[in-house]
Order: sequence, then structure tokens, then C-alpha cells
Amino acid sequence: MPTKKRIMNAAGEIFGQDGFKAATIRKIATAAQANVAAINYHFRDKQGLYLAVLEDTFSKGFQRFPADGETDNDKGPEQRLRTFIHKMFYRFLSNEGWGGISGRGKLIAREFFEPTPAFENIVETYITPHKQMLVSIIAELSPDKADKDKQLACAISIIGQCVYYAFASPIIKRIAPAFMPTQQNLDRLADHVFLFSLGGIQQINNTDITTIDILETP
Amino acid sequence: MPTKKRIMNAAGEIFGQDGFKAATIRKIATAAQANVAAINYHFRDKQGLYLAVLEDTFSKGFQRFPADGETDNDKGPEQRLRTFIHKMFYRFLSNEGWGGISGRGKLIAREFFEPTPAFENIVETYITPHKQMLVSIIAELSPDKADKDKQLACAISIIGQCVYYAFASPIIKRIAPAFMPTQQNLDRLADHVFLFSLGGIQQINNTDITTIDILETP
DNA sequence: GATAGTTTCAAACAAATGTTTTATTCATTT
DNA sequence: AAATGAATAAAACATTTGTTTGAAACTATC
Repeated sequence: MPTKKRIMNAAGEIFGQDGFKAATIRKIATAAQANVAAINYHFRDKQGLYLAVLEDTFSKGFQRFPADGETDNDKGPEQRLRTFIHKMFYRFLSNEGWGGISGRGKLIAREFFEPTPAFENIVETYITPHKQMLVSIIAELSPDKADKDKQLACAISIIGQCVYYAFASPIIKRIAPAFMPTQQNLDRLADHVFLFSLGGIQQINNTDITTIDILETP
Repeated sequence: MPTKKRIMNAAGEIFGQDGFKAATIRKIATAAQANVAAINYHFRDKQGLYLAVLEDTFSKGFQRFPADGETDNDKGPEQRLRTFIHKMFYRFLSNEGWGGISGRGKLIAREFFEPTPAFENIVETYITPHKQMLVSIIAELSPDKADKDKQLACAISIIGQCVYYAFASPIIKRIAPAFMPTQQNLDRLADHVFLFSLGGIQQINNTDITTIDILETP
């Protein structure tokens, strides 16, 4: 395997584990069995390496598990929602997701919660269209297709569950070990999120938000 | 304000913004208008400071917004679930939460996704009982109170939504700015999560998981 | 008011870390 | 085989950073 690829693989894991700042190029170089100078040679500097890994990660992930369910356009919205969620789980967590590099999931999680400048591009290229597709699936499940607000809120609720199941594994391990997102669990967890969300969408659609009486300040 | 307190306040924000490693004691000292040596004097070392801030953060947060809804034990489970979610939002996001220190939210988020050794204690003391309370509320909403698995899964779905809404604000800002967790939005967002989750719980309870046909591998 | 203990401060130290430099090796082309 | 350019390696450099030191300032007690 060429040095450049070895470095990117090692960097994916170590950036994911340690974060951008805490990861050292020496640690990456050692893991990649390469020289530190090779990193600067191939990627200009540390940030260049990080950027390359991030772009590669998203590119590979959406390549292997594309968001668009063109293959199941004939299916109903329920099935499409289910596929959408399953793909999200697999993209995040399967051995094949994100190029099969285990540590890269955490890399993504970090960007979700404290994006680096490199993330702007990613949001535009991958995440916004992805979200858009989810919203349109939800719209098909809704009687009032024009109520974009409800659809957006539901989309965030769904993505939130996926992200939490996928990335909060340290805490899930402690409070509910049976629900760790292991390879064997992916389908089960995805189906739970699917069902839960289906019910959630229906409930949101069936409730007029103004009917909720104001809660006393907690 | 005494030096020790000034340091802890500054540390909360800067650890939250930059993470443990990237945060420097010099930056903290400057922000606190204190000497770097004062940090080591009061907290032994950098990690001691971090640990003190973390413990103080959770302690203050659960003190101001206690998880146990003892006051509304007479209310039904729906209302208790609603209060639970609202308190979670307020604990995470309100100006009064986490001692009113803005940056501390991110500190918590980081621990959720990559816990430091200091977090073990926090999980036992605060998070496990908190989760337990949520599970028991969900159980009251379920016909089969013995099905702990379904209840746990729903609890994670609920916590996941809250955590995502609370901490993924950078990405929410980009894909759905109207749903940013601002002070004015807290009640609205909490109510959405409440309704969505209520529907989710019912759907999970009404569905026999084995009836779902196996999905083709995505 | 002197004294003992606590707190603050400026400076120094040692280790680490990103980057650069320079030389050497390797592969490709002429 | 020679030459050219790309790739790799070891060492050095300049900062940054956590920590320590020793003196000064402050506070409370006798």
C-alpha cells in the first residue's frame, strides 16, 4: 500500500480517536510506518492532512451507501424511510462505511458538534441534499405536505436518534449495553429508530401544536 | 470574585470550546485574569482543574433542574414525560443551566461522545439514575411494563433527540436555522420532542417487532 | 505590630510538537 | 547506463505548553 494511503488510513483513526489538536503527526507517522516529513510532503501540513481525510471519508461513505433511494422509488414512503435510516446506520457504523476505517466515525461526530472550517464544504455537498431527501420522504407521510416546519423538526428528531445511537456508544455502553451499535445490532437498532420515528411523525401530524397548554417553567 | 472561582468559570468556557487537550492553561489564566501558577496551586494540575469543572457543572445542573419530578408525581405519565424533556432542555441550554456558564454545554457533549476517566463518576452519580427515571416513565406509558428492552430503546431515542438538539447546533444552524436551540425556542423544541416521542413510544408498543420483514441489505 | 500561613506573580525549565532542511533512495525516461 | 524528478529518511529548528521554583504580597492570629 502506498505511503500516502497508509498515512490517510492511520490519520483517520488517530484524528478520530484523539481529535485534531491532540493527534500528533508523529503518532500518525508511526502508525502509518512512515516518516513525519512524508506527511508534510504529501499533504502540505497537518491541517491539509485532516482536510484530505475528512473529504475522503464523506466521499467514500456516500459512495458506498448513497442517500438517494432511486432504486426504491417505486416503494411507499414507509419503506423509503426505513431504507434511509438503515443506510444512515450502515454508513455510520458498518465495517464498510466510511471506507471501512473504524475510527472515522468519531471524526464525523466531532465535526457535527464542533465543525472545523473544512466542514462547510461537506455540509453543502453531502449533508444538505441528504437532509432534503429525508424531508421529502417525511412530506409524503404527512397529510399537510406544505407544513415544512413540522417536517424539518421530524427530520432533526430522526437524524438526532441516528447520530446518538451511532456516536454516543461510550455512554450507551454504560447505561444500556445491549443497545451498543455493534455490527450484529445495526439492523435491530435501525428498525427501532424507524418504528419510533414513524409513530413520531404521525403524532406530530395529528396534533395541533397550539392545543398544548403552556407548561409551567420547569 | 475569588481567583479560584474565576479560574473555574473561564476553564468551563475554554475547555468547552477547545476540548481538554487544545485548551491551554495560559489561555484559561488570561481569561480568568490570573496567573498560570495559580491554576496549579489551586487544582494541582490541568487535569485536576478539568475534573473540578466537570463535577461542578453536573452538580449545579442537576441542582437547578433536578431530574426527579417529585412535584408532579400526581400527574399522569404524559405530563411527567413532558416535564422530563423540558427539564433536560433547560438543563442543557438555558442560561441558568450548568451554572449559567455558556460554554459548559459543549463540555458535556464532548464527554458524551468521548468520555474522559473523570466521566465514570458522573455516569454513576447523575446519568444512570436519570435514565432510570425516564425508563420508569416510559413503562407507565406501556401496556407491557415488563418489556424493559423496548423501554430502554425508547429512552435512548428520547435522550438522543435532546442531545442532538442541544449540542449539534452548528449543523442545525446550517440545515434548519429556525430550529436552533435559542432561549426563545427551548419550550417549542422540547414540546416537539415530547410529542414526537409520545407517538414513538406508542408505535413501538403497538408493533410486534417480529412482524417486520427482513430488509434487504442496504 | 510581628509572625506564620496562604495566595499571587514573574521567570525559568523540560518536554512535546509542527515544520523545514538537507541528504539519500527509488522509479522512470532518455 | 545516465539523468531527472519524485519519494523517503534523519536531524535540526522554532514554538508552544504543562509544570515548577522562589520571591513577593496578602491575610489572619497572637
